[in-house]
Amino acid sequence: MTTDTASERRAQPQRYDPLAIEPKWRARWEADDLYRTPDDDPRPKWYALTMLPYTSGDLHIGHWFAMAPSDAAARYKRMTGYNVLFPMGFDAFGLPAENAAIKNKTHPAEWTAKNVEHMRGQLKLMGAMFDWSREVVTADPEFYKWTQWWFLQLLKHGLAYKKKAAVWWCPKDQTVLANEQVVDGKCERCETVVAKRELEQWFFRITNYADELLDTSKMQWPDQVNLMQRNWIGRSTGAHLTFGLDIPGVAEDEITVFTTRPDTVFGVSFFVLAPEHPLVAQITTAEQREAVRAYVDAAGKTSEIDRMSTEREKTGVFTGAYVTNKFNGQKVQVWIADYVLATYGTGAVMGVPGHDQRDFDFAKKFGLPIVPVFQHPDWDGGELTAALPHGGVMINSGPLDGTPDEVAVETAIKYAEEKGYGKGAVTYRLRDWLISRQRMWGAPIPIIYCDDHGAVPVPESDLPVELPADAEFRPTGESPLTYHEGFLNTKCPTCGKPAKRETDTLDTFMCSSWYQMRYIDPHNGERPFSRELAQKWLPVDQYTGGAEHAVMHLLYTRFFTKAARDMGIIEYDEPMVRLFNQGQILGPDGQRMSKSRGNVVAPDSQVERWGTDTFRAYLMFLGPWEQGGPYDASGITGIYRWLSRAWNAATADVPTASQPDVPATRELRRWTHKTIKRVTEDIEGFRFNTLIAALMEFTNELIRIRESGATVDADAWREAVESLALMLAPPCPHIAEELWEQLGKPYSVHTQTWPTYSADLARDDEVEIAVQVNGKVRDRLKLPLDAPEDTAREQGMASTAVTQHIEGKEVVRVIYVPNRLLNIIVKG
RNA sequence: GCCGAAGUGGCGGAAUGGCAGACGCGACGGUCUCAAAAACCGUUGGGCUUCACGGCCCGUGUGGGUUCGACUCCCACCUUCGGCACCA
Repeated sequence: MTTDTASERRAQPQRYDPLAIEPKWRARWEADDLYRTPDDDPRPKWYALTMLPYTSGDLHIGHWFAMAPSDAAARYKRMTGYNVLFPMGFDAFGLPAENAAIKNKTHPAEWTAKNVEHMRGQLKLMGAMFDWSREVVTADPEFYKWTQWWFLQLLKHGLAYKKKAAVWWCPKDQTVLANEQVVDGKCERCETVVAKRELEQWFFRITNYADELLDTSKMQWPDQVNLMQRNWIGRSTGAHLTFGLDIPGVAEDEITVFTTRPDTVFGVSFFVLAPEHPLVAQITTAEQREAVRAYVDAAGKTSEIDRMSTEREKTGVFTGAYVTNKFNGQKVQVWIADYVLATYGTGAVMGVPGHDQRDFDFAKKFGLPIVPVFQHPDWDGGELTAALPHGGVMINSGPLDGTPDEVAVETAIKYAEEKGYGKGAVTYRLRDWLISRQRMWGAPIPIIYCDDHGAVPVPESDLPVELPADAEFRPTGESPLTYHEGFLNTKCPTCGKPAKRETDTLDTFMCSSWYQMRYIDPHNGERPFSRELAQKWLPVDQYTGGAEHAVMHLLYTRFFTKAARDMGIIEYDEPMVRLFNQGQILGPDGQRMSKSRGNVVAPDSQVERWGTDTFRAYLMFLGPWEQGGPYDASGITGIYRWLSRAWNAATADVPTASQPDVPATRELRRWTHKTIKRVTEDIEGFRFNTLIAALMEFTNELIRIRESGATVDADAWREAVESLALMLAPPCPHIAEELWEQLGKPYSVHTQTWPTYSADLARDDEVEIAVQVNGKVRDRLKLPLDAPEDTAREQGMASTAVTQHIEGKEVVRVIYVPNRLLNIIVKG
């Protein structure tokens, strides 16, 4: 834009020219620091947050889809009297940076920094009210120093521990693979068949908080997210029961199972261990050793998703060993089968084919006995074709025979406890959070291994443990930290003797579990954030982001918050009070946008062609925000036309008079107030699509009034166009600012107060109702608002269109819904 | 497979127990133009019927149910999307 063309435009009748006005206002806002959020503002605070983008390299349409409506909502809050914090940053650690490093022979830091630079520029095109002075980059040592600090706090408070856990291992590349790097059971790089391998890894005790995480009463989140988290946590009540083991040379004399059906224990006809169960190797007999080993190997190559499938035919191998069911003294065979997971319960199940479908399928396949232990009312005593559901009374259960289903579980637990065979227990599907990653591009776990002192935490004063700048990536994907001598070798903080650093890094979900806290005090060098600022800003009032994060990220950040509260770092219970999950935007072909599919629509190209405001509004207009869907650029012209019309309506001269047309003025006021009402309610409810539609209708009405030639009251017209500019401010910040200026109002539209409506002015005087006969619309009536039933009935019955259908028939009932319809029910 | 969500004109969608299709795209017809584009105006769910005004029937993934009335509530099913713990 040059000043020449700008002044020419000014002199001529002005057309909507977004490419001229948008950069102008963005530069002005930045120069004025319009979006700097002060910490000492007396207005009530509002912390609005949208999930930070991963530094993939290019800002995606999906980012705009997530952030532009979020920005509109934040702007609206600001206009309703809040001091709004709306920060932005970058999630910068992760696997793609390492892949790029291997491919381009660069350091991931270089790739990441370049992407941050580029994406920040792209984000600025959005014209959002981000306070850039608070930007955080999670791969920056200034930030990850504190991610490491969090690890140390959790360790100090007994919430971090080490244990063995399985990872995908590529035997050729000698490296750990992520789930997504395993394609059809093979390494994506070299196509070698991969298998699980056990490594010592760090965990956080999220299961300590399982019950509290089930409590969603202190937040207002969508039901489906709460439900998904509830199912993910998967609290099951039942019992731990012990089975006797008597095998020469094996130290253990029992194995414990978890079961939700201790009442079926007399129906146990076999016993199954997960192939990974630690006792498998010890109890297997010599004859079965080869078969068991082969099965364990095969199970190590199968993904958990496949193993959990109830459709897959059951497989398993007899170990040759037996356990004793203490309840009836019976000895049953011990099998291993991959439908039993080592990560759930105790990794062992009692096989009750009469009452569990998976056990039933297993017993059928391997010819194991099926003994029902409930006389279910629907069961005739014949051979079963499926496991029996709950119901009936206990049979074949010795001392417990005759116990009804309703009290069977508690009775069985009581009996087990009395006899010392087991006790009531609760188990969760949720597992402790594995945070070790055998990767370079993450925050190093601040631990030093000393021969004398074991795993010693790095002293807080030595943080950050920085990643080496000269890391060299091998094409295998092996972490360079494992062979970087300078990084590896250090001294034990306790004794000063030579020691080795932990080479694993922290899961990137750790960064995103606390980043919202860092925004409130991003430059603090002493602490992750100050207590005073935490008091002022936290928790987040409104969080928005993709539904794909409904469980993991959102559960992890809730855990962090609760742990931080218990460690005395913060004083609230939930990280985000309100949550809204927007849907995912897809390519025009309905597939996920990706370079390999060639269906990527770049937001920059849309902005260059139509301007930021048009693109923002189009994304909002596409449909319900929570749904997402394919992006089809062809409809965007409609938004551009609308903004042009809005521009024309707001800038045009309209016939006004001191003796205005009263009905036309009334109509204009009604439209203005009705629209404010609709738009206010829509933005409060994140219904951006209908918000835009309401503004379109309002714009069309303004143009209709102008072209009708009616002379309207000058104040009413001014109120209408000023309201239009104010309501455009959240979705379309640039055109709103320009129109506001052209209307002669003081800078800036974004610091104005949101318009309010009068319910009286918004109300319709007259409504049209449907008149139905037996539910079919036969006529329509114009009635005064809230007309009494008598009026409606009288006029409805008088209509010839109606009498045609009720003539000669008996009116049995009349239903009147004021302002909606009159339904006449006739018979005969 | 399990958990969560969604299916409405040619397309995106609106209406969450009360007139299905708001708003927009596209298409068709028109105005302007030498022409085209842009802009503007009109029509636009399907079928039958009427010279016309109009009228009638069908229609919200499929099948059943509740109700005076169902896109909306209930049951079963189908399809698509998100998540399933090392992609972020």
